[in-house]
Amino acid sequence: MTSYWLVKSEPGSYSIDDLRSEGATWWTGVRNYQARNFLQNMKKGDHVLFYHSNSEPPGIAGLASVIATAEADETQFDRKGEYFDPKATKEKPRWFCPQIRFVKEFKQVIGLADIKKQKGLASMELVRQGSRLSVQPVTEQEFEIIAAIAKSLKDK
DNA sequence: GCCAACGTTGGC
DNA sequence: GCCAACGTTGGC
Repeated sequence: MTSYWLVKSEPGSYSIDDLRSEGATWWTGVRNYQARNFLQNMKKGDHVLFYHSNSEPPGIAGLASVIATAEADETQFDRKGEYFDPKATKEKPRWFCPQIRFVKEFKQVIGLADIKKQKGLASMELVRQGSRLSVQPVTEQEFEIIAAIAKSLKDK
């Protein structure tokens, strides 16, 4: 069964353009247990909505897909790094990351404001007030609505 | 195990 | 820059 997800990223630190030029990346740096559990549930072939947060406008910028299930996130072992976790060990890692690849960049970002206006998307985790979860499950129906909106977008 | 203080996320 | 919503931390 294919599952659907949404991951958030600040384009200033890692944007859909970065993913496009890299081709694929390990989704490192997530340090929230609920989000981690979702990352561990991602399977090869799952579809991923790529969301730009803290940007203008905030919204879904494109699509990615899962190409490898989660492995230990190496950034937790990097003493000098921003994501170092002193409680993590190689034997017992705390944090995991799947690998995702670039699929497509939408012609325009589908803004959060527009998503909120869509009836069929009212129950998305993203739309919940104060939702800070950086990795979220999405239903197939929600994914299809987003894909349909993306298809209807005109070139800039 | 409770809960107050504090830090972070992220839209606006 | 403001602030609501949460997650985390640490004293007790």
